[in-house]
Amino acid sequence: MTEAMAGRRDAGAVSEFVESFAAQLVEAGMQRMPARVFAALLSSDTGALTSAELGEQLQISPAAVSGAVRYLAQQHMVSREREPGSRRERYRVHSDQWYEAITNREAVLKRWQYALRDGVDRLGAETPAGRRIAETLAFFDFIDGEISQMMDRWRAHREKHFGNG
Amino acid sequence: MTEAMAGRRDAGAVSEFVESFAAQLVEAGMQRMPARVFAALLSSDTGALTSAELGEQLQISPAAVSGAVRYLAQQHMVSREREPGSRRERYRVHSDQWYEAITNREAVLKRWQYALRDGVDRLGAETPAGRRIAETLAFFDFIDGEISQMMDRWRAHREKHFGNG
DNA sequence: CGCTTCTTTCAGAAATTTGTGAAGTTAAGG
DNA sequence: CCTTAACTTCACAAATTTCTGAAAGAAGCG
Repeated sequence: MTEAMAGRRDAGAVSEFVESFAAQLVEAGMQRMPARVFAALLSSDTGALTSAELGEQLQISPAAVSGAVRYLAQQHMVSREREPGSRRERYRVHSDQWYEAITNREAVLKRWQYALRDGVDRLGAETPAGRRIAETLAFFDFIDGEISQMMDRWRAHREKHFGNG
Repeated sequence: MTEAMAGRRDAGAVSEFVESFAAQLVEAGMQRMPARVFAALLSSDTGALTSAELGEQLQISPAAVSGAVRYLAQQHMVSREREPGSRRERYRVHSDQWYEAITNREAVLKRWQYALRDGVDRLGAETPAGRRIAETLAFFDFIDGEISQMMDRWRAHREKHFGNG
């Protein structure tokens, strides 16, 4: 690392990572702006950026930042901070908060389970279709329990390897 | 259950389940037509329908069926069958095949891991951002291993409760 | 209270996605 | 081979989504 680079960040390298990781998130179904904003926060030095910084770095309007951040906050993937006595907001990824959120398909899972249970009732538990749907439901019930155990194991694993970082 | 209903399926009840479950899949990011086709197959008596039957039941064009089925086959959520000596194709959900597919975010996971690894390299493993991204990567590496173990447990659980159905 | 700074909301232009009809392709069966 | 039944591809119209500039809304600070 040259002296000129020390303590400095290569804006080009950051941007390339931001765009390529965001592209993967988009491919997996996330909207474009939330994906870019999230990737930008993830690759920021402090893990937190202001609206203006995000707009500048990603070349998007304040409106776009606002929409993206609202979405991410709803999904519990970032949190909003406000330095006391300032109008300026800061958006932050907590190292641990966001992958809790990613496995927190809980809301999705719950709705699927509800819809499937309803299907079993409608079609009749003793019909072929009813049985097929009941098995699908059993799968999601199973998954539901497993995921929370998995996250417990991850927390232990993480603490061991990364400390309470 | 009245005599008239015995052995018969209430088309209205089926349709209501199809549309409501499909809506949940759409909300979770799946495209509309694949979601409807999939829900229709899931709630069919035999677990398999022809293109014409799907078009009729869902009121969609052959082109729409074709597109939806191509997508579902790529995702390994349905398989195509052809009765020998017929031009007519049949699309089937195998009870076990498709939830294997649903947890098979493997392709997605792999791409995320690749993008994150690249990010650590670009930003530097010893920078704050690099460390944050490395931890995220560690999470996905962990998840990757856990999911296959979870599916092993599911198969055991399933066999116990449903037999080899 | 009013000025200033930041964020949010909103209407609309632009881009993208979706589903169709119609033409094209494949393969069975005479 | 030719016909015909079935599936696929393609261009386009319609619907939806996305992002912006502009206006409106909040909140610190004098």
